[in-house]
Amino acid sequence: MFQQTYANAQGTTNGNGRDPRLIEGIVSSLPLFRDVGRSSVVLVASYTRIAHCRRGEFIAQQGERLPGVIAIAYGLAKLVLPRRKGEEKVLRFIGANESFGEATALLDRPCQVDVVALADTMLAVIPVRPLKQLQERDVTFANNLIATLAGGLLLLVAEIDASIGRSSAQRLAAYLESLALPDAGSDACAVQLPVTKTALAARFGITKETMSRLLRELKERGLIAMTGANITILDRARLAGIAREPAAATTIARGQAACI
Amino acid sequence: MFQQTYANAQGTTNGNGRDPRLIEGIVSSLPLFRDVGRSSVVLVASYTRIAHCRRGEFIAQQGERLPGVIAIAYGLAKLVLPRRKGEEKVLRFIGANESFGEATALLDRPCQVDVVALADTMLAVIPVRPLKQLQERDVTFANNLIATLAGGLLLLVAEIDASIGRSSAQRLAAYLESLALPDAGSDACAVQLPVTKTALAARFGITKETMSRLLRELKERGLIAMTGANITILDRARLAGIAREPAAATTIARGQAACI
DNA sequence: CGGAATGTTGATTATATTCAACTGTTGTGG
DNA sequence: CCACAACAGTTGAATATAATCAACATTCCG
Repeated sequence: MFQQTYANAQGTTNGNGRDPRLIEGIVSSLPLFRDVGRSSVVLVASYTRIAHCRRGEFIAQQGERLPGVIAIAYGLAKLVLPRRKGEEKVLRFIGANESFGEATALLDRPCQVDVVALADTMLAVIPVRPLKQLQERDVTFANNLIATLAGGLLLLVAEIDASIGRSSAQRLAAYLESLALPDAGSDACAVQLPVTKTALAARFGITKETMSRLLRELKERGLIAMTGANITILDRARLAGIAREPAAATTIARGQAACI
Repeated sequence: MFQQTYANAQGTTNGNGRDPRLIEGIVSSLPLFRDVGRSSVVLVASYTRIAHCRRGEFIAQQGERLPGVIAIAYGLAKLVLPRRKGEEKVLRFIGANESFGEATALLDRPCQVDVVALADTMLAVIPVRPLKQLQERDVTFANNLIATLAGGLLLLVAEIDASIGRSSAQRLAAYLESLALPDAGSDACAVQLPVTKTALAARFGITKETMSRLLRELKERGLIAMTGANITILDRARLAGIAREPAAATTIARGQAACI
């Protein structure tokens, strides 16, 4: 499955693809290992292997068993639910210092998603066995594991909420608005999409055609400017307005509610 | 939020709503406490309280903090994502010996869903504090907790997969077919819906009108018989066929692929 | 440069919602 | 026990949303 041989042929690691310090660095940077003692990290790292995938390659496929939790050292990948011919729904994008497969690997169940590299990517494959042992021996790690799983649950529920509770126009508006967050001003603000528009469309569960039309409409209404991949947010307030325009009814009636 | 005073007024429990043996029985029946030692159960039970909800009452509301994990001793409830005026998406139905709120309570985050009793229901409210302590002291419990969270993740991903990858007709067909499972025969088989058609519609993310039309079509095509709430599955094979009719394409085309 | 991937646009169609009216069922209080 | 209200379900017509099909433009790379 993974490019272990390919990894071994790389000049960036030593002869057998196992550079302990590199692997320990990758492992210890994961949220799962936050505040976990060095000895635990070293132990787990001693079992993990590095692999490389080039842009477009599959990191994992729906239906197969994962050998363990897979972490990304650098690069970018997408977790997708495949659909018919060319269609897909992106569940998550994951980048450096993120991991996937915790639930699947721990329960030893077939992987539910395809994982595809969107750029040249370096992976660390952390076998389940040492993770399960660590979970029983290291309270901090167990806490991290639980927090990761619980957080994932909340994210997925929010995902379902958004994908049925709001129109695609609303989801897109909310997303664009969130990209502008860094600078608090309500002035024009150039943002750049982290992935292609087609991939983003899949992220929102729509087609690239629909995405194109939605963006054009936002442009025509003066909320954004766009030339090619370059997007500028012109009216952040109105954009945020669209994001919750129709709906609100129950949310308002209920009091302050959350902010997602 | 919970009807503790109401619970205390019930004749079924003792004066202050705390019957230790009853509570221990409820707690120990939960998947979370499977194989957990009696002393742990007793400890946690000593912190938990019983509450009652009548049909239609809210057990929890979106946006509020849950006091802990909530378990159902008897009765039935639905976890719903509220939408505008009357609309809702049911995430799960939960019945006796099931619980909810693990992720929300452990992370101390606002509840994402409304929880509504569909029948008179008895609840056990298990505060977070003792659960967190137990998670650090009892490996079996920690394992159960992790398994519960991980399982919930997989279910939600499957849920998203179904709700975007298949049409509502497919989801309904798959559901009806699953109801017939008990007897393996392909003959006519009477099934009964566990909840109202309206509630089921919300479970599938469609309106009751659409549900009605879909069922009518299945009836007209001779796949089921239906008079009121009484449904009989007439052609299970064809029903299963509808459930996966269009799709499959990429799954086949994908063959071995992978990244080696 | 040339080809593949990405993005755009229009026309048409599928799917399910919304609105509205109406029927059947159930549970409750007079 | 019946009347009545509340809920559950059905049906049709009009509508909204986004997918699909098809053609073309643009950008990115090797």
